Amino acid sequence: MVTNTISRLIENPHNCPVTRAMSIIGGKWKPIILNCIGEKSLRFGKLRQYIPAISNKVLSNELKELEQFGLIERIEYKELPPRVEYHLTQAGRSLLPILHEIARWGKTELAIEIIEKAS
Amino acid sequence: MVTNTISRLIENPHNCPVTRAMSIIGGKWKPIILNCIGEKSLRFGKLRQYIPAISNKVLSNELKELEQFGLIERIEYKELPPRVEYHLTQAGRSLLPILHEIARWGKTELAIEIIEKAS
DNA sequence: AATACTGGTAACCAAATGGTAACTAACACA
DNA sequence: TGTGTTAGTTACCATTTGGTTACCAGTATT
Repeated sequence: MVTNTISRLIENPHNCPVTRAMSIIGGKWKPIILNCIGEKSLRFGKLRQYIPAISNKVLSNELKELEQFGLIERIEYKELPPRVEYHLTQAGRSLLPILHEIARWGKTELAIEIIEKAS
Repeated sequence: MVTNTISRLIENPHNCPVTRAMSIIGGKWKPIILNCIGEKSLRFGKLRQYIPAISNKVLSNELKELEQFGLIERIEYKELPPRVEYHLTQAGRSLLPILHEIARWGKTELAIEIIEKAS
């Protein structure tokens, strides 16, 4: 069973949009996965190469959730050995501006320094 | 003791900027807190009002981490009853474009629908 | 003397998340 | 027959995170 990410959802009387967005794309791996896929179409194994620190199980779960949210599409080719490709849906592509901003900030000296100091 | 957020840090051979950024501002509450503070100066109690679902302990920890990262500043006024105010540093304000993108997306029909379906 | 106020802290417990290792299908190739 | 391939699943366990309750200082108010 896939754990329901929306359990992270917070009842907020102000109905905060940031809360809503983070309930969907927050979490340790989702932005990284979405950013890896980007405009491309990626196989499961390729994602594992790009994000070696993620385990089979967790990657599989995260992909399922993203698919349930309609942010990515999973295409299974009936071949042997099996081939499955993931790509962003139109909804998923609407997240690209967020991902670009995050990536931009993550490239700054500031971000690099914060990580260094904290390590 | 404050749990070290950087434990979330992922060793990534590609040295991914999204991973870096999410190690710093990822997590359930940080973007929400940063967004609440925004351009303002907010007291601890006010933050608890804006984010009622967060507990004392967790809010306190998150604020400490954000302060350690140099993203917010904590100013303690020697008054009675005590008054403490938090505001974004210049570094913290560099996150505003990310937060604005997240908030913008969180306001879309799409985000609202995803939350509804998943609830 | 008791209560309220703010901004926390400490001890303890529960739940969510993440990780590991072994295993699977179904065929190709040696 | 044994090995390799991909895309996972399963069971189990460890870590992380979050939540609850009680408590504190130090003054003002009732």
